Amino acid sequence: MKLVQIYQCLCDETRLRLLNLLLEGPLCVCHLQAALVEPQVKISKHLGYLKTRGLVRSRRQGNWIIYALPPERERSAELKANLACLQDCAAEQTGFKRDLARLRKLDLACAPVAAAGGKGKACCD
Amino acid sequence: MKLVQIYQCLCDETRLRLLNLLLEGPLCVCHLQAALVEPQVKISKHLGYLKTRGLVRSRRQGNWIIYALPPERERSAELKANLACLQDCAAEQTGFKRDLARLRKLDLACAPVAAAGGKGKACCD
DNA sequence: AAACTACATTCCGATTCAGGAATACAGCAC
DNA sequence: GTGCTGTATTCCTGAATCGGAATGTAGTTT
Repeated sequence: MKLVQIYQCLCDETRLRLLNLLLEGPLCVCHLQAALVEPQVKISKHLGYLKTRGLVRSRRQGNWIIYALPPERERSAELKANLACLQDCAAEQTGFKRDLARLRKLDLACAPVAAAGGKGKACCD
Repeated sequence: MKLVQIYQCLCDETRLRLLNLLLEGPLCVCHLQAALVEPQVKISKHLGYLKTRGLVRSRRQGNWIIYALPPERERSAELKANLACLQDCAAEQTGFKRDLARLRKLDLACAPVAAAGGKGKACCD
C-alpha cells in the first residue's frame, strides 16, 4: 500500500473518527454507528471505502459484522507510523475524545464476544 | 487547522513530494519543478492548494517565489507530528529519495540566498 | 414459512478535485 | 518603453468523492 493511499483514507473526518475507535479494538457496525451518532449508510460506506483499500477487515458474527484494523504484524511501517500519529493527535481533540467516551458507555458485549470467537447472543442485546 | 485538513493536504502524491522537499528547507518553484520533473502548472497549483490551507508560505525574491513550511514555532502539534511521520516514511521510499537526489544535484543558489534574505542574482542563474 | 435485525448497495445530485492549454501578471534586463 | 523569465490564474473536461433515500441481502427468530 502506497503512502498516499493511506492519506487518502485519512482525509475524511468520518473515516478518521472510525479509525480512532477501531484503534481501541474490533467493533461491530452498530457500535461504531452509535458512538459516532451518524446515519447507518454513512458509516457503512466509509467502512467499505476503508475495506477496499485494506485498512480494515471485517467478518460476520451472526447478525453482526465486526470490523477491525489488520493485525499488527500485517501493518506496513508507514501504516503503523500513521496510525500511531493519528491516535496521538486524536487523543488531544475533543471531538475524538467524545466519540471514545460514547463508545465506552455502550454495552460492549460484541467486542469481547468477537475476541472470544464466541457464541452468546452477542453485541447489542 | 483541523487534523482532517492536514490529511487532505497530504492525500495527493504531488503534494507529498513537494512537502518532502520543503522539509529540507525553503525552495523556489523552479527547483521544486526541476526536482519533481512535473509541468509548471501542476506544481504551481498544488503549491497554491497548500498555501490557502496554511501548510506553506511564500515570498517573492526578485523574479522567484520562495516557498517554505511555516516556522517550527508556528506549527501545531498535529502538523509537527504528521510532518515528522511523512519525513520518516518518505525517507524509505525510492520515489521520494529520487526527488531529493535530483534536488541535491541542482544548483541550489536560491535557498541560501533566500535564507540570507540576500541580493545576488539568485536562484537559477 | 413470515417477520425482523444488521448491514450493504444502488441511484441520484452536488461538490470537489486533478490535469492540461492558454493566458495573465509581476519583476528584471535591455 | 519592449522583451524576457518565473509564476499564477482562468477555462475546460473528466473523474472521484460525499451524502441521503430507497432498496437489497444475509442471517436470526418465531
